[in-house]
Order: sequence, then C-alpha cells, then structure tokens
Amino acid sequence: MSSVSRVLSDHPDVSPKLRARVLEAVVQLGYEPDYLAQSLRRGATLSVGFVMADISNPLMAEIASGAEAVFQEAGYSMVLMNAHNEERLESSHIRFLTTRRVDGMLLSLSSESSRPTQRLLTRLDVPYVLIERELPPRFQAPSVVSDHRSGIRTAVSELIELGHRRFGLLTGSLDIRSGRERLAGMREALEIHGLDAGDGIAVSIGLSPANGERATEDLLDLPTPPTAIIAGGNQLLVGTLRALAKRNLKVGEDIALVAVDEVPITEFHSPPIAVVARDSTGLGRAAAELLLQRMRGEPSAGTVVLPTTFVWRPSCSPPRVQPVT
Amino acid sequence: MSSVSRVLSDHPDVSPKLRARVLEAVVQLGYEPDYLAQSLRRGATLSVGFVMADISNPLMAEIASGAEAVFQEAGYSMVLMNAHNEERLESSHIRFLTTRRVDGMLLSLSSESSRPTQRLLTRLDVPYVLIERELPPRFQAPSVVSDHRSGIRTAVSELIELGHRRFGLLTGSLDIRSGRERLAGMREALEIHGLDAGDGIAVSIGLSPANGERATEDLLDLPTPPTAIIAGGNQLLVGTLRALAKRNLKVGEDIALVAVDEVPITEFHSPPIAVVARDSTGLGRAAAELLLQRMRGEPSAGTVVLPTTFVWRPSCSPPRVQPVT
DNA sequence: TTGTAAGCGTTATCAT
DNA sequence: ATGATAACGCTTACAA
Repeated sequence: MSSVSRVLSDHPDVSPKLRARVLEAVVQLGYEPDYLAQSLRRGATLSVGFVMADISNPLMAEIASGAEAVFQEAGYSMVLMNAHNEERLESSHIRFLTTRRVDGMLLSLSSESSRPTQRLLTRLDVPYVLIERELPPRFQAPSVVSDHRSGIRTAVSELIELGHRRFGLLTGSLDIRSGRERLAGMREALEIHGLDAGDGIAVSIGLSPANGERATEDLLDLPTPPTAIIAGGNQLLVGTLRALAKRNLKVGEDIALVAVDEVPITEFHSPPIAVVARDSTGLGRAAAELLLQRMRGEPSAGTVVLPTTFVWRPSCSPPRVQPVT
Repeated sequence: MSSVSRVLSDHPDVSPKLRARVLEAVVQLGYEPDYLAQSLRRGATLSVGFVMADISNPLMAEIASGAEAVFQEAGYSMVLMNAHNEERLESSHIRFLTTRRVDGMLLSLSSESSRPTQRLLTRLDVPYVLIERELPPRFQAPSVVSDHRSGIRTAVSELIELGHRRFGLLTGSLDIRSGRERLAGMREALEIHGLDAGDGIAVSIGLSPANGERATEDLLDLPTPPTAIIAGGNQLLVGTLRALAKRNLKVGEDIALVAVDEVPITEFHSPPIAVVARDSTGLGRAAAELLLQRMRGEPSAGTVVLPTTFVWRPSCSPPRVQPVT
C-alpha cells in the first residue's frame, strides 16, 4: 500500500523496478486514487471556491473566467457557486465550501453587511479574497476592486462640461462598495464644478430591469427631472431603455445616458451608449493571484485597485434646453 | 462519538437529555462536521456538478440558475465548472468532479465527439444528464434539449413567405446537436416550400464575434448573397451586426435578420431583432429534475424536448428587390 | 439508549 | 528501499 502511494505521489525513495510494477498494476486494474480520502489525509484539496452574487451578470462571468485561468495554471480547480443575490444562499455556500475543504475562496458577496456571512468569515480558517467588495476594517479582508469612483467622476464631469446640471444615478444596493463609490464619484464631480450635491439624485434599487424601469420613470416625473442618467448596472440599463422608449425620449437627443460596464447593447444601441468600463478579466486574474499568494502564506497586498475608463459615445450629448448658469 | 453523530444526523435512538447535552457542546465548541470524512464514509456527497462549455453565454447562466433552484430545493449543492470551450478542460473537469464524488452531473459539453470525454463517460459510475447535447446511441445518455429545428423551420418559413429565397445560417460547431438541428430546420423549411437545398447556406464557425463578423462578410460577398441571415448564437449576432454596420446595410430594410436566443440587444436594437427563443431556465429545471430521478434510481425519461418559439420583430421584412418567383 | 470498535482510502511514521 | 501500522474524522454494526 505505502509503496503504491509513494509511486503515485512521486516520492523519491522507490526503486525503478517496484515503480514499474506498481505502474503496470495501476493500468491493469484501472486504479484511480480517491481524492476524498487523499484530501482527508493531507488536509488540502487543491481546489478553490468562488461564491458569486449573481451568475447572470455577464461581467461576473468574465471575472470568473479570468480567475479560473490563473488557478488552472497553478494546478487548482475552481468551483463556482451562485448565490442568486440571496444572503441566505450565500452563507450556505460559504459553509458548503468550507466543509468541502477548499483551500481558498473568492467572494463577490451580494451584501457586505450580512450578519450570518460576517459571522462565518470571522472564524473562517481558509484564506479568502473579496472581489469588488469591502468589509469593515476589523476583517482586514484582502480585496480586488475597480476604481468606480474616478470612472463616474470623469463621466459626470464630461456631462457637466456638455452643459448638464442635473443627474440621475441608478445604482444597486449601497450596501456594496461599487454602489457607494459610484455615488461618491458623482458627488465629487458636482463639487469640483461647484454644483449643489442635491443636483445628483441617487436611486438605490435592486438590480432588475423592472426596478430600473420604475426608477427611471420616477426620475422623469420629478418637478425638475435630470437631463442625464447614469445606469449603474446592465440590468438596470435595460429597464432605463424601456422607460425611455415608453416615453418616446430619444437617447442622445432628449436625454443623455451613461452606462456602467461594456455589454453588447452599449455598442449596438442607436445611438451607441457611453460607458464606464472596467477590466473584468483583469479583476478575476488579480483576485486569483492575490488568493494564491495568501494560500502560500506569502506577503501580499491588502487591496488592489484596478482603473476604470470612461468611453464617450453619442448617447452623451448636450442637454436639449441649455439651462441658465 | 457515535452519539454525537446520531444527534447530528437525526437518528431516532437518542434520549432528549443526551441530545440537549450534545447540542450544547456543539455550540460551545463551534463544532462543524467534516463533510470530507462524512462523504468518505457514506459514499455520497449530496452535491452535483455542472460542467458548462462556456460560462460567458448568458443563456448558460440562466440554465444554471434554473437547475440550481431545483437542486437547492432537493437539498443538493450544485458546483459549476467552466470549460472555456476547451475539450481538454472539459474532461479534466469531469474527472475532478468524479474524484470529488459528486452524486450526479449535468453536462453541456463543448463537443459531442471528444474521445477523452467519451471514454470518461463510458466508465462514469454516477448518473449524468446532457443539456442541449446528444451522444451516440450506445451511451443511452439521458438529455434535455430544445426543439431548435422547428423554431428555425418556422422562422425560415415566415421569411420565405415574405419573399426571401436565399438564406445564410451562421451556426456553431455541427458537432453539437443544436447546430445540426438548426441546419435541419432550415433545410426542412426550404423543402416544404419547394426551394433548393442549396439556397440555404450554412456556415459553421467558432462562437466568437470575430468569426461572426468574418462569416457575415463572406456571405455578403457571394455572387448571389442571401437576403436573410440567421445568427445562431448571441456572440455570432454581435459579429453579424458589426459586419452589417460596416457595410452600411440597414437591418430590416437591406437585409432580414433572425437571431437565436433572447438577449438584451435583440429587444433594444433598432429595429428590434426577431428571435427563435427557448426556455432557458426551463431547460435547467428539467435537467435537474431528470438527474434527481436518475440519482434516486427512479424510472425516468430518456430525452426531454422543450419547445422553442419564433418571435417576429421588424428585423424581418420582405427583401429589397423582390426576386422573380 | 448508549458506548465500543471497525472501516471508508489515503499518507506519514516507524521499523526493518 | 520496503512494508506494517496508525491516523485523518466520520458512520454504523454490534455489544452492552
């Protein structure tokens, strides 16, 4: 038994003769080692888990692809678990991966303040890395994030220079870093240009087309509606486009529009829609590399920030009626 | 030890008093059972694996969501593995899941004829269900598929009735059932209407925007180019739209266009694009249910076929120049 | 009802 | 260099 084990795990202390004999028997019998037993004994599984808030977000898919490539390279398998944006599922997934003894976890949580999840993480003994999320300082949680703040700041600044004075920002939960950063980006742009913070109207809603549609209509119904809308999420964008179509408002003529994240509609819409883009596969790769470092016990960065870029497109035009300045 | 085990797995033969004592100790010590050891002993893991050809296909994501909901309900955890359309990764994923002792697998393979994968599957001892795929009869592999054939047949028939006589079908590998079925659907429509099979030009290419763009240009460069294009995949659709834009051809005026699968661009393109839609979450749910039946050893269907629907939209207009009939 | 002990398939330690 | 044996953490006969 032990000789077989030695042969199969390339232990040096084994004669060429025995090695050959074992290898032959292995082929003969079609023997396959049991990873479960191996892992139980070794205490390591050579696998990592990735818990994502929502698999149906194409950006998440790209992040996962980026991460998987790095892990594959390093000999690790990555298993994905989808939380459907449900807190309950999320903590159950983390627990599941723990019991399966993954050697590390990548987490893109649907909420940063979920009590069960936080409790779980405080006594989690495998390393983990957050993606586009941040936890309270006491967690000292390493993370990889995009600089949404400067992306939105640039976008809003450009809109201001085009003559816009009133903005509507649709965003997901402010319980998530990216939402907060986008809001901060808009506020910073307003402040830089000496505008009132109240001229940036933020609506924080669940990431669904229906919510996006409703919120957009609400914005348009305001006494002084925004002349530019920033749709912070591709699902919300779909809703916004529906609302605008319903009211017969032409993007880039009657209203300016900026989307977050590069997706097919932004390119193919008429007119094409400006976006604040992030490096999705880069996020995945960076997170995987950071996690590998921590799994090896190497010194590693606390937070990695990746840049975003504002891509101008014709959806960003001057406002219909130039307001008095 | 055994009493603890009994309490934790709800064995009836345990006194309320002891149960309480155990439960208290569990809380006190923060004890968590080791699934690895449990599974090793029990021979079952209460988990299933889902190997998908490509996570970045949003339809796949929906299928996964549908399946996960059903498994969750039944007490199973579903782990996802992404093959990036690479045969090599695919078989390695299946092997990984086998060693992790998943109790069943859902497979949406990137190729139906990969030798390594086929070899793996013949001696796979956990039940599996294919999604949108079919293997040679000797596998007797249960599967859940969509009726792409009738969807495309309907679409092409409608185009013929609008006056179109020449068609270009862009599709992924014919090594995958859906590609073959779409081709068959087009041929059937041509035959029904007494047209020549040669008037349906099928191009089988890798599912990327670049390939879609190139193939579309090739179609347009033909001596008698098609007046209607069917883009069989949302990545290909992106390429087709790019090619048409480059040549300044207006969808629904200069050329008719049908897409496969409902995605945001089809709704928001100007003009909106007709699609052959399938029930993605339904596919996932049906596959999960079928797999559960097989895992329980219940009698179950061999192949489940779900309907597709053709959704007309303005991208389907009569051809520019009415050909002589 | 409870406790003892064997065993799941490995690997690591220890003699030989 | 090789083989016997204990141990990883659990479940389940079986005995008490």
